[in-house]
Amino acid sequence: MLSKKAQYAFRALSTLVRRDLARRNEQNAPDSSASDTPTSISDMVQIHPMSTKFLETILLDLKRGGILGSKKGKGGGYYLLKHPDDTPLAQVIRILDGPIAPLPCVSLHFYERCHDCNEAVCGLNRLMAEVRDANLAVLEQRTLSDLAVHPEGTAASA
Amino acid sequence: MLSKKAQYAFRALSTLVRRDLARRNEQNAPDSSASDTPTSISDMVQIHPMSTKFLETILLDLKRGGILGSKKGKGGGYYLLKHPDDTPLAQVIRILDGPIAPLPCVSLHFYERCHDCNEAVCGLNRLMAEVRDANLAVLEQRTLSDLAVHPEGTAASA
DNA sequence: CTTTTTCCCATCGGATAGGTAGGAATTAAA
DNA sequence: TTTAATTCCTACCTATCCGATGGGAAAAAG
Repeated sequence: MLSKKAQYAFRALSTLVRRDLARRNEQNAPDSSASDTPTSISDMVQIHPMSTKFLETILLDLKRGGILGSKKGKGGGYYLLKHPDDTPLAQVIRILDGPIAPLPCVSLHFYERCHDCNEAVCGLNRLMAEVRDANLAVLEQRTLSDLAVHPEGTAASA
Repeated sequence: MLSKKAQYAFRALSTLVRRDLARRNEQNAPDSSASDTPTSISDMVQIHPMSTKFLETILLDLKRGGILGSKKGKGGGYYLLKHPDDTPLAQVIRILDGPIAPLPCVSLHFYERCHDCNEAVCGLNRLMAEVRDANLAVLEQRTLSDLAVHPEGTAASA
């Protein structure tokens, strides 16, 4: 199960993504690198109500994780560092919740040796690696852009 | 990540499965319903070293969950209630760790309404349902039998 | 009636999750 | 140059859960 941190992160990110895509659309600059108009925490909280202080720690994590940039002072806030298409959901989850794999010994980014079993012969290992791959097939493919897609009118309609 | 409980459960179950399949083989009764020769906790702990007391609680969970039967007293122990092919890994995980879905609002067996979002329009919902399905594609398909398969000599060789 | 087992209940220490408090540093604008 | 708005940093707090243990009661076999 995703932690509250990860859930709140996705909510806040969805706001940033919507604004980012809208701005790119207005400016006819679909491929520019980073948004230059940051969104403040208080703005995000108004759109998706949650604890301001808690969201603060989450956004800092996302910044340290290389997903967001920030600008201090009046008019400051957070912005996406890359095009929403280029940040897979897996990256967000790893930053806030750690490993995606069901066992440390099959984790790609948080591998830890399994001293209780012989990994080459361990049946559980093999099966959990399958589960990991099934997860990653979705989470590395789907990106922040997919967060903002509305179910009706599937593709770019306007 | 799987809890220790679930990990230990799979270890203990792998012992039961191996014995169960061997017995079925010996007796030429591949389809009989339940094993009648129980395996005691102390036996299991000798094969896969772990805390006896802790394993006790795990096996009780598996019993209450409908996977194991038990026999008290001298010569007693635990045994599989069904053919190993007929218990998917998902069932074991649900008993010990609860939901498989990444969010309560997309869980099949532990559904809880999501009061912070409109489920019909929530982008995260849709994506996490995809993740859930990817998981279940493995975990409902793979069964206890797969725990006992050795990597070399893939199929029934003897 | 003794031994071996499952079964049940209570507890416990440490870690983690979720959230809060207070203030320093930075920036824009009045 | 002051003020207001913001990120940033450190520390803390509380409740819950995880992993594990202890002490027996109940059943079954010999």
